[in-house]
Amino acid sequence: MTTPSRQSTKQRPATVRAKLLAVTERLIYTGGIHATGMDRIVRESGVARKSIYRYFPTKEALVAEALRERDERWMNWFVSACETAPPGPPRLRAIFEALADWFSQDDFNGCAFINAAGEVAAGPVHDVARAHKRRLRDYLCSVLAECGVTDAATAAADLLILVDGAIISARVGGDSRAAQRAARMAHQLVRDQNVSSTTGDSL
Amino acid sequence: MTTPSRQSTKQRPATVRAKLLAVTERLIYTGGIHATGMDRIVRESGVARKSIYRYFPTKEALVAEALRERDERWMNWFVSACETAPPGPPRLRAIFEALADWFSQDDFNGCAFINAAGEVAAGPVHDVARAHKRRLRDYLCSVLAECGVTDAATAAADLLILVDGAIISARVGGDSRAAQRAARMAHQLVRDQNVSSTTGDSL
DNA sequence: GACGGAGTAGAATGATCGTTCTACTCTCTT
DNA sequence: AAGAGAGTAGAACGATCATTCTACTCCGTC
Repeated sequence: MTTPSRQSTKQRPATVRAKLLAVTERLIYTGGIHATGMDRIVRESGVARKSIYRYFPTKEALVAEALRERDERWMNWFVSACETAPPGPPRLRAIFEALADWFSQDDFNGCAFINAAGEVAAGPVHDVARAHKRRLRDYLCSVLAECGVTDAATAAADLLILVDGAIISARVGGDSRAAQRAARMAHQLVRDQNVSSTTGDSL
Repeated sequence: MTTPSRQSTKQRPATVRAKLLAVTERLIYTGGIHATGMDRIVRESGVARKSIYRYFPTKEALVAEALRERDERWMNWFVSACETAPPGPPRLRAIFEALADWFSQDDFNGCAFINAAGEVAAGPVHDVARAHKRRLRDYLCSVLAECGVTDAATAAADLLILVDGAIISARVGGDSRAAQRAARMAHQLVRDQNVSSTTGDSL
């Protein structure tokens, strides 16, 4: 009697979790973790508070899972963008073309995992960020191996520095050519690796 | 009569602002901006709330000023660490030796400005972060010029990518050799710049 | 057709947020 | 000597925080 004619706003159970995670991912990427309150997540996802806490024990767990999903989605996008190019040097170039596209998007706000790791010192969120960077490095390693790079593992760690550095320069420094700069250095990297395999002295 | 014998806990006016900024800088570097409440700043600095709001209109202004001071201190440390080495390639090496030292410190928590920029989307805090990266790039440019690099400005933007990338790999990825990797790439960078000044095709 | 699980709406909790205010004390200046 | 300015301590404000709870509705299944 208190609510005479309630509309049927109830969502299908299967969609609740998905929408919850999608909205959470978007909000924390746009505004940061701490700045995103549960009220906002409730309002924009249309999922009731009670339902959220049925799926996730705490906000931290929700955020960690949303980031894990972003890891999945971002890596899928990145890999498929790179694999439009054939293996070898063209695919290496495609890495930075994909980054350049990403940087120029309107809603580009840096790397969600770098941002998250900068906001929380330790805990599951930081672990997800570290896992993402490891997965990215592993993929870079496979691309470098296709280029015939000796010691692709080492070169992948180098390449990851170039990728992350480009992200920071694009986001914080506003460098619109960051991806191109990183691409040029990556080119030098694989060229040197192929020409002379091991020159003992570093720098 | 309500406070019969209050101890003389009053600080010298000159020291209040300095201590306030020092404590704020430390807290936001360690725990992030949003996670650091004014209560904590009050407690750890010993500065009364009223006094804080005499110096700064809002928390945001306090944080921005604390970051501006960190910019000053960090750059002074960095430049003086680099200038223990003579100009030219040795000083370029010293850049990454300084970074390696920094990364291995117990309280290393990444770059305060990258962290801050990742936490807030826009506003004065983000501006301070961008200004810091510009100042760092300008110094890198001067070091590269001393190395005889043609187009030091472009190379400085490249070098900044290496520096920031190394910071991220060290902090997020836990790569303990990030500084050494970046140093090797920086070496390749200046070598290529010096040998062949302009090869038209990029990558 | 009744029941239980999972959904919604939204009030309520206690804590903490940034900010303001009152009351008092110290110190310098005139 | 007195007053002004700047400090401290800490209560108080309203807003918002994450989390819990009550009350109700839908839907699939015995």
